[in-house]
Amino acid sequence: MQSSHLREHNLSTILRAVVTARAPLSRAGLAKQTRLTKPTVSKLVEELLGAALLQEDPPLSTGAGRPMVPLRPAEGTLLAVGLEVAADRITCLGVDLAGTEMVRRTEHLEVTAASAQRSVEVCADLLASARAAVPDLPLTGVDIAVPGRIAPDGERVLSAPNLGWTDVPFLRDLRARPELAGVAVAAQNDNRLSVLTEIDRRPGESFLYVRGSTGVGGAVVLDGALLDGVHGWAGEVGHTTVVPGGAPCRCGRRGCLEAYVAAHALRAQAGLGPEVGLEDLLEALSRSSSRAEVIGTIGRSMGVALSNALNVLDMSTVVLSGYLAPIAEEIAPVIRETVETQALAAEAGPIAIERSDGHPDPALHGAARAALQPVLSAPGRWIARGRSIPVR
Amino acid sequence: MQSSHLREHNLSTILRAVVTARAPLSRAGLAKQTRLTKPTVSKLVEELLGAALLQEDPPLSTGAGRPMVPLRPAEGTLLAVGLEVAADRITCLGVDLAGTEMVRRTEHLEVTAASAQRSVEVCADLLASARAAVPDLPLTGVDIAVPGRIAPDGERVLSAPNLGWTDVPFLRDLRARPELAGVAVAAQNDNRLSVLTEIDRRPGESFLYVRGSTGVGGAVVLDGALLDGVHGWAGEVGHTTVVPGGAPCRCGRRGCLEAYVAAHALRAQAGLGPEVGLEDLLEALSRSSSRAEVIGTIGRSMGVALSNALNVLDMSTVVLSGYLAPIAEEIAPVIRETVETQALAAEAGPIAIERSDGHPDPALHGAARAALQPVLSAPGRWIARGRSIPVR
DNA sequence: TCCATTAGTAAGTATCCGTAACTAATATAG
DNA sequence: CTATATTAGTTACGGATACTTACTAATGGA
Repeated sequence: MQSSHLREHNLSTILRAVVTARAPLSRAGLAKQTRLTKPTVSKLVEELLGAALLQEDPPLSTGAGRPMVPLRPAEGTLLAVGLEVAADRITCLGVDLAGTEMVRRTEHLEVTAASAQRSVEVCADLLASARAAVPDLPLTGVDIAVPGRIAPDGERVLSAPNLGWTDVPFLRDLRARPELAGVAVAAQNDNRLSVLTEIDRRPGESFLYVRGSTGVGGAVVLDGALLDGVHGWAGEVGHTTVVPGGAPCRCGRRGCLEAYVAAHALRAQAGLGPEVGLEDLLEALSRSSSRAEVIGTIGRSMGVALSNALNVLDMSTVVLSGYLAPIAEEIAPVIRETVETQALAAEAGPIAIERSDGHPDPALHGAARAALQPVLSAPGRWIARGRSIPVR
Repeated sequence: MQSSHLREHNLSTILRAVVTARAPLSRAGLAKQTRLTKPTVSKLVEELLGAALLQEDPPLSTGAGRPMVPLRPAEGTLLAVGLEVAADRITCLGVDLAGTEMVRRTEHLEVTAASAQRSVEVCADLLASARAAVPDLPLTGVDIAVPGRIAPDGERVLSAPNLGWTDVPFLRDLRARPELAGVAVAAQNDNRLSVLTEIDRRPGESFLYVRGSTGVGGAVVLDGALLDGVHGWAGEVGHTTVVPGGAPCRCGRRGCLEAYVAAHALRAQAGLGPEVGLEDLLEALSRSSSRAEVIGTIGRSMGVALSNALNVLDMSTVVLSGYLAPIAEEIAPVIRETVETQALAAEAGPIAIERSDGHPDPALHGAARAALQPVLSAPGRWIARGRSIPVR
C-alpha cells in the first residue's frame, strides 16, 4: 500500500463512520473511534467539509467541557440512483449521502410483455428524468435491482424468470449511453440489494437474510459485509435441497426450499389461483382453513434449510424479509423447533429468528445505497471534483 | 490507519509474498507484485534480511539483464510449534519460516483414559523438549489441533468426543506456564488447521474443504482466507441434515451427513466391528461385497450436503481430504450426479470435486503453520527483537 | 472567580514512500 | 571483442502523511 492510499483509506474511514453513525459524532469522537489523532481527524474532516461530503451542526453541549460540533453527512449535495425492475413497473430513486430521498420516478410497464430493449430505454428515461429534477448534483453511481441471476461480469442478466428474461445484455446498452460515461453502473440481484438496508440497521453483525417474494432468495452477511461468492450468488437458500428427490421446482431441480415456500407453491397448497397477488396471499391464507398446515410446511422446510446454512456459515441469526416478514412471528416457533435441534450454533446460545425492519422498498433503497459506494470507498476522487460542486 | 501501520502492512505483504511464492522471487519481482516501488521494496527487504526473516540466494540469471537475487524465507532462524492431540498420542512439530521441520516429538498416550490435566502436562513437556532441541530459536507461537469444538474465547474445549472431553479448560493451564508468557497459544479445530496446508497449495482460491476422519468436518475458504463464523465453527458440513428425521447421529441430531458417511457409520454398513482401524477400513470395504452400495451411500449423502453448502456459499470447488481422499476418484462421479443437478454454480461451469494433496499429517502441519501467523502478520515486532537473533 | 474538563487548532517533526537518476551485471548483435 | 539493450538493484532527494507537543476555546461546577 502506498502512502497516498493511506489518506484515501482514512478519509473513507471517517466518512463511513459519520454516515453509519447512529448518534451525532464530533471530531473528537471520530478520533477515539478511528484511533487517529485529533489533528489528523480535523484536517481530513476539513477536506470532507470543503468537498460538501460532510456538514456541521450547531455546537451541542454534552456536559462539562467545550461543546462538540456535531458532524453529519451532507444533504442534497450529490445524487446516488437506484433502479428496481419489477414485473409490472420500473422505479427510480435518487438519494443523497444522508439517505434523503431527492427524487423518485415510476413507470408502469409490463416488463414480461415488452422487449428487453424497451426496458433498457425506460430505465434510461427514468434516470434522465430523475437527473433533470436535480441537475446540479453530480451522479455517484447507478445500481439496478433485478429479480434474477446476474453474470459475474455484471453485464448480462442470465435469467430472471419473473421478467421472462434469459441472457439479456441489460447493462451493455445502458453503459453505452453517453450521459453515463464515467459513472459506475451495475446490475445486482434484488435480494442482495435489499439486505443493504438491513445491514445499515445491524452494523457489523453477521446474519443470514432470507427474503420471500415470488421466489425465495437471500444473502449472507459476515461482520457487516455482504458475502459475494464466486459468481456473486452467495446466499441463494431458495434452492437448498429440503427433500432429496422431492417436489419439482421451477428451476428444474427437485426438493428445493422454494418448491415448498415460494408464493406459487403457497397458492397451490392453499388452493388459490395465480390471480391472487403477493399482498393478498397472506390474507387469503388466513381465511383458508389450511392455514396451520401451510405455516407448518413453510416452517419445517425452512427449519431444515436454515439449519444447514447456519451450520456451514456458523451463524446464529436469521432475518426474515419480504412476505416472510409479516408472518415471521408466526413461523418462527416452527422454524425454531427444527433449528434448535439441528443447528450447531444452538449449543452456544439461542438462535435468533428475527423480522426485517419492513422497509417498504428494500431493493430500491438498497440499490440507491449501493450507488453511494464509490463515494464512501474513495472520497478522494470526490474531493478533487468536489471543489466545483454547487452547495445549495 | 496510522503511518506506522503502513510500514508494518508493507513488511507483512512482502514477507507473505516470499513465503507463499512458488517460484524464486527477486526484489524487482516483489515490486511488480506488490505495486510498491523498487527503492521501497529494497529498503523493506533489507530490514527483513537483517531480522533473519529472509535469506538471499546466489544470483540467478534468467535471460538478458542483470541476474536477480532470489529471496527465500530464512531457514532455521525461528520456531513455530504445532501440537496435535489424537486419541492415542500427542505429537509436537516445530517448523521454521520456510516450513522446514526443525524438531518432532511424539508421546503415546491414551488420551481418553488419562485425565485432561495429564494431557496438558504432556503437551507442555513435548513443547519444552522441542524447544530444548533448538534452544537458540525464538518461539513465534503455539497452535494445538484438537478434534472437537473449541469455545469462541479459545480457552475451553467444549466437546471432543474422540478424546472423551467435555468442557475442558485446556488452554488455561497451558497459558499459565511461565515459559509461554508472551507467546500466542491457541487451540483450534483439527479440520480447520488441516485446511491450511491446502490453502498453501491453492493461494487465493475459494473452496469447500471436507475431511473425513472419525467424524466428518470441514472448512470454508474464501479467496484464500479461512472463514471463521461467529463461534469459529464455520464449515461443519458433517451435521448438515441429509435426510430430515433420518438416522440418529451421535451428536444427538437426526439425519446428519455424518450419520451416513463417518467411519463408524461405514463400519456398521459394511458389517465390520469397531476394531477395524481407519487405515484398514478402506481396504476392508473393498473386500466387502457391499462396496458399491457403500460408495453409493456416501456419494449420494455427500451430494445433497455439498450441493446445499455450495449454493449458500456460491462456490464451485470441493476438496476431499482424510479417508475421503483415497476414494475421491471413486465417489466423485456419484457426488457429481447430485451436485451437477442441484448446485446453482453448475450453471456457470463445472463443479470440481478434487482430492486433497494427501499430506501425511495435515492437522499437525497446519497447526505449525498457524503458529507462524504472528510473524507473517506483524513482522515489525520481530525486527526489533530480531537484531539479537543468533543467525546460524 | 477559578479550576477542571472536553473540543478543537497550530506549528513543527518524524516517518514513510515515491521520483529520478544512477550503477551493476548479464545476453545478444555485429 | 565491443557496443548495446535489458534487467536488477541502489542512492539521493523531495513530497506527502500522520504524529507530538503545546496551545486556545468554551463550558460546568466548586
